[in-house]
Amino acid sequence: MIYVHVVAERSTKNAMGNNRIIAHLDMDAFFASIEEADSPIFKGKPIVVGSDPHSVDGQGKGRGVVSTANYKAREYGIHSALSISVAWQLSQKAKQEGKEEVIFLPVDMGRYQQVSLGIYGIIKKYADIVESASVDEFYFNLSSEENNAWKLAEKICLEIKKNIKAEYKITCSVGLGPNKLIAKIAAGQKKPDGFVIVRQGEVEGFLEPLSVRELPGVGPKTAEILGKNGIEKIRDLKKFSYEDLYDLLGKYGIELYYKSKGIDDSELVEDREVKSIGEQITFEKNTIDAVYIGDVFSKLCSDVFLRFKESEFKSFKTIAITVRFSNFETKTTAKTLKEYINNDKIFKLEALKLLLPYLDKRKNPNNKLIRLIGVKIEKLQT
DNA sequence: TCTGGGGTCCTAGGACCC
DNA sequence: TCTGGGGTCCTAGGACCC
Repeated sequence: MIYVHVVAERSTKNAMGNNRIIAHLDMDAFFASIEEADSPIFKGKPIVVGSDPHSVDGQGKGRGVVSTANYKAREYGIHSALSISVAWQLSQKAKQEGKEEVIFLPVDMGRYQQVSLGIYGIIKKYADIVESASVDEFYFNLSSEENNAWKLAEKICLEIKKNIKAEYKITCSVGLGPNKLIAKIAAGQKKPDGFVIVRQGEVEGFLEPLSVRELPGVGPKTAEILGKNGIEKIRDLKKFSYEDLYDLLGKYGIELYYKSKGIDDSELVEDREVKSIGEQITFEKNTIDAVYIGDVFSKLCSDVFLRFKESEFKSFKTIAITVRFSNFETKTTAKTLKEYINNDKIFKLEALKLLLPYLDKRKNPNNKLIRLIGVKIEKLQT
């Protein structure tokens, strides 16, 4: 309860002022839109960017998921995170019904990052502070002392939208609000090519009818806990005191208490520091072949070490590996070394020592098949 | 019907130190 | 004979995001 008291003080402060205008820009079906714009023959067709659906046997049994489906493909019931084999089946079904077959494309992250950088450049011409929240999301500051600050901000957003469309032939959705939380939720309300403005006085009315799932950070698990307590809409959430929410969800409940009222003092972060570098891979077929797993693992380590070498970091101290079994049970083992290292031989040796127990009876007594392996480094030092 | 790959942040328990 | 309490580091697991 002492903790709750301390946090409660924050709510009355609202130190960052009442005149902030924050924008959130979210690209529409980003990966798929870029592919469509880059290849005119794809125009107007259903497109899915993600894993290869045909691998293994050419029967659409490929492993993995959909990264992005364009709006045409969404009409088939295909969406992000859907398993690629199900997406493939939906495409086949549509084809039998006389509809167009889906075009499946691999993820070309280098290209998307290139476009992302270009969009950042466009926004930077209009805003002093720009935060790249991900490859397809940006926050930027449009606060000003002008009397018509909101009108000005609106005009800038429309111009940015226009410039992005002119330069890359793709659309985005923008939200304008008094803080990051409201800007982000607003941006998601009228996709694609949307623009939603929520001024200070409109915040609570805007939030109330929305599902709690719209709040960033509320995933399936949290939504279920809330649902069991009769909380479906943000309106319902607002009825609970922060003591209630703390009891229900711990520290995160306190965060939710403020979010439900549209309170968010968080600052834009221009340069987020990297905390880890890692890679993982799912095998096309589950395996317990130690030689094969060792080869793939060695390659993963090399790739991670290469990225480390190309990074701003000079050394690291913690190595962590991941093993996921065929039943999706996932184990991690980490080791923090006595000293920082920057040597690939030591790295590989230490990583291998963490993996080895899973390949024999020590940590895998029943020789369970392995689905995925991964390796990452943490405690990075510049 | 299965469930990628890149991450961040939080929690809880244990070790260890003063 | 009865074992406090604060602080930090480490590990494993889990929720969440794009």
